[in-house]
Amino acid sequence: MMAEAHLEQTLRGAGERITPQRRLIAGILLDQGGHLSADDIHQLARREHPRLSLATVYRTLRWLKECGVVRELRLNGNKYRYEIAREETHQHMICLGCGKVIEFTCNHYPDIQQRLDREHNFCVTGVRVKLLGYCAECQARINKSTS
Amino acid sequence: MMAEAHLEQTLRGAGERITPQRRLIAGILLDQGGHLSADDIHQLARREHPRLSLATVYRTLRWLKECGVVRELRLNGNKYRYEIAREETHQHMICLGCGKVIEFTCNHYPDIQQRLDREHNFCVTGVRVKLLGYCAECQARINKSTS
DNA sequence: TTATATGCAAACAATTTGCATCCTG
DNA sequence: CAGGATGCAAATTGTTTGCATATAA
Repeated sequence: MMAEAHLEQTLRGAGERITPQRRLIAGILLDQGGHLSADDIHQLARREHPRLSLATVYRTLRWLKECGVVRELRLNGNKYRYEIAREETHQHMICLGCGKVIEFTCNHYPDIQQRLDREHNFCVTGVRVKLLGYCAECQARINKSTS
Repeated sequence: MMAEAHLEQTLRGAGERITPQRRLIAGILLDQGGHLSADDIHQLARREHPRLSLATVYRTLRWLKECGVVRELRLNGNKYRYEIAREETHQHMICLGCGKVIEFTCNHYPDIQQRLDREHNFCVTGVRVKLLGYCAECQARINKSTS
């Protein structure tokens, strides 16, 4: 849980420049939590800073990614989604019925990582697991409509 | 291992129409094996059928996907990649240095699937695991250049 | 003061669509 | 023959870039 002020400190310490736009975008990611698209962020940010451009949102997201603060994901559909980079242990399930994203944790990676290193000499730095399927509500809905 | 003729039979049996274009595209996926982009397929197919349009490639890929014959993946970069849908147990490692894709198998999914069903009532129908990291050659190259 | 970030508009890349024509079943 | 598939060009979508201006350090 990295607070807003703390994050700013860290970035500043690394010699990065802080602008109101950057602060705003990072703030949105920090308190909205997961899985926002660039456009979502743009909408939200405009409420506070109406002239903020989408280009700046993209540039800021790239910068945050390069600083290791956010992670860029493709969950479903065509667009990138962004989330604050916590540990690598949480992963995503995506409902094919309604698009809902549920997070879960996966503990098998130390094993797999070792095995891959041994077998292919591949050094794993990141893990992305995506499970596709149907959430409880969509299962119910589907069963109802086909019965 | 689904042979070309067998695949055609199956699709035909399901009431799908077979055209030379569809046959050609499916054939390319079957014998080239994994991870082609729409554009790759278009290039290859044009050798045999120069007037084939990219739009038809996309339409055919969508159709094959809906028939469950191909799987659409995002490995790295910006474009979809397509592969014949085999069992769900093989997954991808992607080298961040050179973009190489290595396949591996992952046996943990029955467990995880059960757990998710129990905990969230989520019914898993597909699994996508992507490991990011560095292959043996890239590790060597990086070590050399930074020493 | 100086390098860097921003806003705007235009450029790009990947994919999709409209429509007239062609072809499979 | 009729409905669905194709080719072509134009449209859309998501993201990036060039450039003049504004701003953080």
